[in-house]
Parts: sequence; structure tokens; C-alpha cells
Amino acid sequence: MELVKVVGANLRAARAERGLSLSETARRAEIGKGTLSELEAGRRNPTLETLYALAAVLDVPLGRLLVAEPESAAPVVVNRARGADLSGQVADVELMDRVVAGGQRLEVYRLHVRAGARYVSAAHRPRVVEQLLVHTGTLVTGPESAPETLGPGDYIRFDGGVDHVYQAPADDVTATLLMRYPDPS
Amino acid sequence: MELVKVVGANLRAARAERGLSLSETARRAEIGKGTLSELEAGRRNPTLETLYALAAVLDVPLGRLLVAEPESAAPVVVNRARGADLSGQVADVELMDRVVAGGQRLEVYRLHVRAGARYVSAAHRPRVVEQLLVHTGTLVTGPESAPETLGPGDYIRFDGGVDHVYQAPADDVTATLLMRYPDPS
DNA sequence: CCCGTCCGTTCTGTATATGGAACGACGCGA
DNA sequence: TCGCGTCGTTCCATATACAGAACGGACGGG
Repeated sequence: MELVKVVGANLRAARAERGLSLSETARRAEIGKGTLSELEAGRRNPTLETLYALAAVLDVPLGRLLVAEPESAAPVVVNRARGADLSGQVADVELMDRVVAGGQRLEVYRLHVRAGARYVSAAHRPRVVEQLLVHTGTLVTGPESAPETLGPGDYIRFDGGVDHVYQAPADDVTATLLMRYPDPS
Repeated sequence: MELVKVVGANLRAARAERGLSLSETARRAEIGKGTLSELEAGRRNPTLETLYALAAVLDVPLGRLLVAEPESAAPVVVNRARGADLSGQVADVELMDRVVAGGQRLEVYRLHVRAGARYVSAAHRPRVVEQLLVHTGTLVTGPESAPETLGPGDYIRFDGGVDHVYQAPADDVTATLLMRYPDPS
């Protein structure tokens, strides 16, 4: 599918998800509703600023409007590790794998921190090691006293035994979080 | 920084990285060079198609042109696990962590598969479990006889004991790869 | 029934993003 | 030194993305 059609479909889908009317969306984004109508129909080649205004109103990362939605995610999942879902306002945490072996435990999480969110995690027991692999967005994380700024591809390891913070100052952040516990409990 | 400036800066940086001249880039993208000149200067509000043509020529995921580059990634890395780098033409694989415990071994890799690449991995020893967490792009992976298509957020687990394939038909793919070996060797 | 309101599409005049021409600056070989 | 190619910028005519008006249809209250 050509790009303008993809963007149009994504816009319409995002708008439907939020239950907004076309007119209301256009009003909030301060664009003409004719513009939005033709955009969603895939009949116009939007300007960066138009896209940005819509992304903001629809609360969708700009980049997401530009890629074709994998038509269906569920059926391709071969062996999905459904785990604890600690989702909240600021972040989604989903347990993907857990390995208990040799007197220690390792958990792999998929982490999604929403744009603008800040979350402080109280200290875990000592000798818990946290590791983060940032994939998209900019994440400020680490011990609360000395957090670091990470971009895509960056990696951090720190002691979970002190208070630590997760903060996404700009964009949504996706990352992989590994927690290593010294005991198998 | 306003968005058009960000995009302009990203375009200029991407072009510089590839050592292309402005004129040559414009020619390849089939856009006017005046257009590109003013775009890079942050003086124009580009059209989706213009951006797309440039992203293709510069071989940058479209979304990446739209976000401000974290001004410097290196110094924020607190404790980078520098491991074996199996980088090649089609994919980069970087070992981020290794846990040997309880008679088994677990390795965490950051995986980057380039757009268009296809890579077939010969069967490992039996009982090796591979797990993949896709973060960006669309990845076709799994046993060579029956690969699956994964999008961002999708997860797959399969037996590494048979031939399996990694393929990025459209965009660059970033993912986390976990390899679990039954013995600590 | 008959307004009034809201919906999404189509239409229209204007603003502006576009490709390409023109330009001056620079480097290089003859 | 001169000519020639390429560079990046500025300028121009044209195409088109824009905002908003006009429109017909759906719905609901009086």
C-alpha cells in the first residue's frame, strides 16, 4: 500500500480508537476538516506540521502513523509468555520470560514508558541487578540520585537496591528490562 | 527546537554520515535541490512524500528523521557489556549479558537486522531455546520450514535445534534475542 | 413535521511546497 | 590564467496542501 494510504488508515484507526469525530479532531488539531477528511481517505500528501498536529491530538508517536500496522499481531505469536501485567498510567510492564536456576532468578520484561511519565521505584532487596536496553525514545533512568540519559541502543546496568527512577521526558520509550535476583524465591 | 529544524538537522546529519552532497542526494531522491537546501536549513515544512523519498535515499527509517537525536549517546553508558560482535552485512548481533547458573546458560543479545536482509542460521544443538522480542520493524523469523511474521511488540519462542531464518523484508529491525542453552559450556 | 445540530464530503480561494533555472563560489586540470 | 564541473543558495512559475464555506444526510426534540 502506498504511503499516503497507510497514513490515512492509521489516522482513521487512531481516531476511531479514541472515539473522536472527524470534525472534533480537526478542531482540536487546528486543521481544516476537509484536510483531515481527504487525508484519511489517502487522497492527500500531508505536510509535516499537519501530521505533527494530528499525532499530538491523537496521542500517537509521530513515527507510528507512518508504518503499516501489522495487520494482525495475535496469530503470529507462537508461544506467548503471558505474565504479570503491572500496567499503569505511566508505564506498561509485561513479563516475557522467567528463568529460575542455580539459586538465582532472572526475569525479562518488555517495558513501555509513556511520553512525559516519571516513575520512581523504591529500592528492592540488595543485590538485585537491573539492566535496561533502550530501543526507542529517550529514557532517563538509574539511581534517583544520579540518573542517566539513554537513547536508542543504549544500555545501562545498576543496582536495584536503591531508589531508582524511570522517566521519559520526550517520546514514548520501549525497552527491555532484565531483573536478576540473587535468590529463587 | 521546532520540528522543521529537527528534521532539517537530522537530514543534514544523515547526509553527512553517508558523505553525499546535497545535489547528489536531491538527484537520487528525485526532488529539487532547492527543496533540499531549504529543508536542511529548517525553512520549509516538508511533505510526507518528500520525507519518504529522502529517508529511502539516505537509508534511514522515516521515523528517525522526526525525533531529535539525543545529543550524545556514548557518555551516558554506565556499564556497557562489550561482548562478541558478530556484525556482518545483514545483521548486527551484540552480546549484552550472559548468565551461567544451575547447569544452564542464558545470553541476551541486541539484534539489528538490516532492511531487506535474509539470514539462515543452521541448527544449534538440541534443546537450545531461542526467544525474540521485536521492537521496531517487521521481522520474519522462526523455523525455516514455517517462519512467522512479527511486528513491533511481538514475541516468539522456538527451538534453535532446527534451521531457522531471520528476515527483514521491509524496514530495519531491532530486537532482543535470548538464547538459552541447556549446559553451561 | 420541522428545525437545529452535528456529521463527513466536496468545493474554492489562498498560501506555500515543489522542481528547476540562475547564480556566485570553489577546486582542479590544461 | 582560463575553462569546466560541482557545490549550495536564491529565485521563479506551477502544482497542490491548506482553512473554511457550502452541502446533503442522519438524528433528536419540540
